[in-house]
Amino acid sequence: MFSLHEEYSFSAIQERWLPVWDQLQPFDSSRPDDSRPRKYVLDMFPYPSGDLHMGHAEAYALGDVISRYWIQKGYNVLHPIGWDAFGLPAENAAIKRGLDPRAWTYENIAQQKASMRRYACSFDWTRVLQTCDPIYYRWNQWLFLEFYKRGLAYRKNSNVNWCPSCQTVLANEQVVQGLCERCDSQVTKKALTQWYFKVTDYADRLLDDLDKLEGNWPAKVLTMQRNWINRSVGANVRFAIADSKREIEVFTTRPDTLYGATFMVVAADSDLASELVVDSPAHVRMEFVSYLEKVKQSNDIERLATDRPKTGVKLERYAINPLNGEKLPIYASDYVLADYGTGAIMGVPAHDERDMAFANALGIDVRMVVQTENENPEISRVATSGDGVLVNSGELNGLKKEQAIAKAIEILTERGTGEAAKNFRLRDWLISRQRYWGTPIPIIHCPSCGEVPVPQDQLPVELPSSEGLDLSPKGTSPLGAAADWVNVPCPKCAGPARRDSDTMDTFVDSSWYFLRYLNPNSEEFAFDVEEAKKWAPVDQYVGGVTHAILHLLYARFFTKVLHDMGMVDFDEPFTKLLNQGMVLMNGSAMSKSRGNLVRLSEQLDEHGVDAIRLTMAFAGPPEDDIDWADVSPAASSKFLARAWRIAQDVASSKDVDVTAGDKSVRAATHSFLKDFTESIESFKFNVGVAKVMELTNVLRKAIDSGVGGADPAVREGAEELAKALSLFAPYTAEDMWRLLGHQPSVSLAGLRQVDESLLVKDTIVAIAQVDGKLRDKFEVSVSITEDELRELALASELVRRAIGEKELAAVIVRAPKLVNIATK
RNA sequence: GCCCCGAUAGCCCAAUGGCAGAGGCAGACGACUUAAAAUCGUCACAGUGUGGGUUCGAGUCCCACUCGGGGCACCA
Repeated sequence: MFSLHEEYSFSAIQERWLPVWDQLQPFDSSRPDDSRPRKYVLDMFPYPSGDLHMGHAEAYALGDVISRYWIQKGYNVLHPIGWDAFGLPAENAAIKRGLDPRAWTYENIAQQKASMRRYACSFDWTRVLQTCDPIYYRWNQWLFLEFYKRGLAYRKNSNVNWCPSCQTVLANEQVVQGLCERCDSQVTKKALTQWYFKVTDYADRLLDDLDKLEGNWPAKVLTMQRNWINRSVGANVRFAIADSKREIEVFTTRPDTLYGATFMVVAADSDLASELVVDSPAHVRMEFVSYLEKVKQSNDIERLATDRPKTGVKLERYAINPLNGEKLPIYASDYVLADYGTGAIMGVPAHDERDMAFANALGIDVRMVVQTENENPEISRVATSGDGVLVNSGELNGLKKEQAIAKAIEILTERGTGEAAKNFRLRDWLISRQRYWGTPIPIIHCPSCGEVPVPQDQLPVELPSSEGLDLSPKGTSPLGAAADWVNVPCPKCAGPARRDSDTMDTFVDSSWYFLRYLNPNSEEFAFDVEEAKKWAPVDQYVGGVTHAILHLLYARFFTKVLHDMGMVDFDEPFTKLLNQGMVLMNGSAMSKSRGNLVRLSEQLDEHGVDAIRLTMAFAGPPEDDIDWADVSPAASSKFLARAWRIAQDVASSKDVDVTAGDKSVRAATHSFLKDFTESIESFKFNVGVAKVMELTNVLRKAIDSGVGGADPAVREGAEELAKALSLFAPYTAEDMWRLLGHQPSVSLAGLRQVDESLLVKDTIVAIAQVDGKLRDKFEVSVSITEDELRELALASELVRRAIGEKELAAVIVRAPKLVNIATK
């Protein structure tokens, strides 16, 4: 038996179109004669840790909706992809299996790339990059040296975060709740000399420029960035120490309360504390040592508990208040952090909750200096922080908080004992890593010349082969053992010298990759400044909220530096940001150990690429998590077949004049185009899919029990249906396009212009309410006057019955839609 | 502890302050079929977490609370 109709088969369709697209390359954005306006849509590039998983499938499905939408709107869309290919996981996996991290990485990339092609992402395959390629990371090195030249890359010794399991240092941003972000080990401190990028130089701009992104980035991300940078404005104040030449400098946001200081606190684990205690009485020294021991033993988890009782040791040393000459006892405590501000504070218990808790715990006096509406803290022993009038404060008396702060700073400045100051929670970015699989730091250490940058003509400093190197973590970089590689003559004096053997944090790679896509293979420059003018900044960035702080902050920092270097003319890299949610299974993140892992490859085999992509888009708002248990790829597949059959049932030729088609079907198509466009532009992809389904239902009905498949309006509807569907289900849409008699590719066909005249209606259903409740409806002309509509409503039997005996209070008329009759 | 987001039908989710339902899943029924599947069609189901308030009119705005999710948390 032969059927005139083909059956819908996702596998046949996939096989049919993949090779055709490979040949057509519809998403090549670099054709020189392309006159379309440009748009840059970027998906966060993946880490090649294995094949693609459900999370990738969601992210790339959603990014593709946006990219394909703008292509359908007539833009030349740059939508590139690459691999964030350096980093610990590859190295760890390689160690575990005794493989070369390089081979392992490139194998995974090949696998992911094949999967992406099958997944039909609209990537521009002419612009692929991999950060582990020397042609890429040589520009990391070039940028490092540019930063170095400008004093933005420097080396210092300090107590750094150390992961004993990964055996490497971590940036502040990689320590989450005292644990290593990567492996959840308890992070410890270690004194090491390390390379830093001077992010703090840009702290103000990184904070202030967030305002520019308001409305275009998720509010949540902006808040997280603001919290992270956390600027506080106040003053540095220097206190002399009695019987000493040394002084204590503190940072305070409330210099106005200086007269209320009744004690000083230095961080117990600071150098200052140890110095001060030297001249303390012997029993204090012993008490301090045991206290310090306890502090050092307590881990970060304990320290982070805010409801912990305050403790401390009175050092029996005294500081002199620079305003009133008062002697203030100095304490050592762990509630003051050694690495924030100056590691010391002035204690003003009357107006600081924490200082009050400390004063209460150790029985210290309280002195009110700001009179507020609240009870006097000297009596209540509860700190007040509101505005008020200064009292007990000499020359500051009578001033309000803000004036007093200004005045206090003025006095301190005059006397040379202080000045206005700012502090940030944000620290400089520690970029050295004691691991193999990363970008070598292009510095040579010479015993006589010191730090010497590797000369430009010797870049890139390529990673040596991992063969023969022990990659297992041992606290120092494996590169140090590569004798042939590490021992080099000094570029300055030609004497024996050694390469810096650390590698860069991989966040360096991802801080500027969006610019490298413009010329991913260039040997001459990091990126072409002219191309950057054309394409950058990124119009739309798509990725997970997991990178809300780290990656986005660093990329913003790099962009500002590049701006100052004159290489780009913008100072924010990502104009708009969309954070997609995660894919869960039965309420929790998928994992093998939890036994709720859903394999992407199995889903694709079972339901096809289009059904999975459609399911991702239809599941809900993109920023929400998708619980795979709640969605139905089988239903998506069923719908795709239904849409596909519409194309098959179109019986008119492709040259037919669609304007001759049925008006109501045409109206449905054009109102669909309008709604669909709005939905996609506001990221309501789930609503967009619903609209596509709605149009499909209309067309089905028109074919089966309406105007029939030969009506030109049905063709028009089916064509727009195929184009719209191509955002979610490119294979099915392409095949529909074929059934409709067109040449590929439907993705370039372009959505039809909305014909507004088709949307104008002659009549509308008006509703009549009594006290806000619906009582009657009637079909009226859209041009009905208020008076006519009021009469109509008041004449309605149903309305009259609802009013009953009640007296009318008001009649609200919103012609032509609504009448509301309010009764008394 | 502070801040933000959410709560609509059995489920996932829609709804410029104006008819609570666009779409889907699951369900019931019908057509087609010898039958079933597939397909096509029809239908039912909630008054919007709780309590107040504003308004002619509140799912939508305001206040308080409950629950869920997220962020921050001794940063001086």
